[in-house]
Amino acid sequence: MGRQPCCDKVGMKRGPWTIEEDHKLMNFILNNGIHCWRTVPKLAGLLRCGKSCRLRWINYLRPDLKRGGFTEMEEDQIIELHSLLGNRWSKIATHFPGRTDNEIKNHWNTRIKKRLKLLGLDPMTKKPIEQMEHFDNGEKNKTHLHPNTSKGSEENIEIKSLDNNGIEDIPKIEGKIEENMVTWISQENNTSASSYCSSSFSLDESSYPFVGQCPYFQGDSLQQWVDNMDCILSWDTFNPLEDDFLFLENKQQV
DNA sequence: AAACACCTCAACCGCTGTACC
DNA sequence: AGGTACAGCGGTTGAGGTGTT
Repeated sequence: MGRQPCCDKVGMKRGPWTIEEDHKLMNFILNNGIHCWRTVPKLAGLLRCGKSCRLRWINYLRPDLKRGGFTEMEEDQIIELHSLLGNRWSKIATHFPGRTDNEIKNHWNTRIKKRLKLLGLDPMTKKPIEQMEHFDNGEKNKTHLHPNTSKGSEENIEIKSLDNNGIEDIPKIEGKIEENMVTWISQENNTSASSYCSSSFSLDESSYPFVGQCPYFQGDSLQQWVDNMDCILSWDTFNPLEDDFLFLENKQQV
């Protein structure tokens, strides 16, 4: 009945990935694409579970990943999207091609939260902290503001989908919520807050199941990726990958 | 130089919705 | 139809790095 188990965890390696493992995984995916994560470790010769391979690929090895810190503009976008979407990091990540949900989540938890606190804003509600304390003293129930959780935000706020704005799943917040944040961001960047919600965002560019169909491998992008990876990985041990790049370049020419 | 505190982020865990048998 | 695996997600952890005393 049902499917075969993803992996028996017995004998599976855990913890940080070695360069050799990265090489094996990248080598395999570049040559074969991703069809089924369960079979990837076995076929790639890795003692990892498919889940671990998927995570490593998505968060670290994927060729279209953008490296380096977040710009202030990106941070502002994250803040605003978070005010609309809550902790739905994967949804937020779709607005940042080349960034992972994990990366955005980490950045939020380590940097942006602090930045907001320094500005006297509650990271979850974006309301001034003094005002939040006021709510805590008994006026909580008079407002639709709430301690924001990934689920709570949708339970407690009256929301509905935007009409024909080009983006699915961004809820329209009814009422005053986020007013302060929108004002603050607009002032800081001299931009209209709604511009972040325009249809100019590219969606769903983060997943390309088959490398051959990946637009990031076209033109200069492959070289950019190689340059990026150069800074991170020890390419002395990666000589066999040169064959893969030739393979990809040949594939583009076909 | 050593000890401690704090920070960052890669990786894991557990849950959920969906697909498969 | 129901049980199970898979893929994906968000929350959390902890090792390693950096700053401070």
